[in-house]
Amino acid sequence: MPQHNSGEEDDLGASDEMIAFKDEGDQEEKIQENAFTESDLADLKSSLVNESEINPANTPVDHPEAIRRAQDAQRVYQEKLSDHMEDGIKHQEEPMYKGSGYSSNPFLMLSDPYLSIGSVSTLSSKVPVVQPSHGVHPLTPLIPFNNEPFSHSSHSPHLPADLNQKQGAHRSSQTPDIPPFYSIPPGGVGQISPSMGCVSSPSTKTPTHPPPQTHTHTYTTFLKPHSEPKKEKEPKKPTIKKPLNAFMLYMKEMRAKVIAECTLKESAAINQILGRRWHALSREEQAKYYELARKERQLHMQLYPGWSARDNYGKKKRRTREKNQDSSSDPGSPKKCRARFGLNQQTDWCGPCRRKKKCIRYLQGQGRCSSPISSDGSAIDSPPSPVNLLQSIENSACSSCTLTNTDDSAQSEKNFPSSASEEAKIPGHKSLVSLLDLEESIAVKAT
DNA sequence: CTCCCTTTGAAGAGA
DNA sequence: TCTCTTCAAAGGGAG
Repeated sequence: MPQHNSGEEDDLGASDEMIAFKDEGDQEEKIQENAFTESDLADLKSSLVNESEINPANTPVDHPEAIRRAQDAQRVYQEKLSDHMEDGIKHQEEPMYKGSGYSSNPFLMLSDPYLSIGSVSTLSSKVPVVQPSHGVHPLTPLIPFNNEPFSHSSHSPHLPADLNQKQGAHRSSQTPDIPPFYSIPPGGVGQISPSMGCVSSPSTKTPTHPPPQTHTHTYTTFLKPHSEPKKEKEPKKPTIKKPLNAFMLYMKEMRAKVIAECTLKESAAINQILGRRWHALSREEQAKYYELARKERQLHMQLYPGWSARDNYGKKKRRTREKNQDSSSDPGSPKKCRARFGLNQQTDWCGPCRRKKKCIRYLQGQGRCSSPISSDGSAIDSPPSPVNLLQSIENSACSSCTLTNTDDSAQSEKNFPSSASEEAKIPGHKSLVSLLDLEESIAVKAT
């Protein structure tokens, strides 16, 4: 199924960060064709997320099958979840979504992705709980390859003791029964799926994504780091990660495929592609991930009742934030050109902002830049990042990746010059200067 | 070694 | 209620 303008709608609520596909050239056409408004799309997405949550009985007429499957999956999930809470072992012996639409879902979950231990932990738990920072989310392992049950579940570790503490009494009652599917090698198998055999090219070049492994192998591999040196360090409290949203789940599933198809390695570029593909997904397909994400959140809530996303604030980009705060101490001042001028005045944006890069004007100048830079912004332009180049490469060199965005660039040019420039296809993609020039010329034209 | 980049979506904070 | 910010994954690139 072709694109539903599912892409444009979210742009509404989208953040200040303009995205490439927003402006996809034929979006207007698509909108007309599908008679969708942005609000419709927003509603749609909202409904995708909520339909089973809020009103399971309210089945959209246009995707009854998808919803039915989702509901089935949810039902199964609920059953499984109960099982998990009662028996941390049993759940692993059955495919999570058997009989549901997710049975083919390539996700493979063997570990608790929510637990992140910066370095090998010295937690007192007897059971080693090494949490790979890039583990697979808890739901995915419930969908083992070939429906093959994991036979090692009974040996799976439980959650770390301090985690239990964190969760408090409420959680402690559940913790002992938490599904022990929390062990997987970093970078895990989760990204490789049997169903990804759909990848046309056998592509052997995905070194970071080893072929599917048995639970045993995986588990062993995963434990290995435990016996390694770093354990003497001060105990780091495990970080409970945020549950993955729909798009993140989609990325996890599709990343390897994109890498194989496009021979790209840079995640930033890959993510751009994935973003486009995400928008190109049909409602059913997206619904699948929204449903999964919803379950992720549910499970996460069950596992960590007291957890808040706020808990992780400051653990990642703290330095960046501090830096930004230093440079723009005035809390009231806009931090970005886009925030200050808005999308309607993109010509006033600084170059980096127009390239969706970090604003170099208001971050540094505390929003007091008296006069906007020249319309082309060239004076302060920074060279395009490699990611932009890769994007160009992707557009020009990867046929499979251009499937969903061949028309994007045209639209970008129409509706969002800066994006258009990013979408520009650079045949040789050799010269940064050329790229920059091209981008600038396009931007100027558009303005 | 650490941060950046890039994507979408969820959640929290603040106005 | 709305807007803005942060974080979730990923891994090459840059400093």
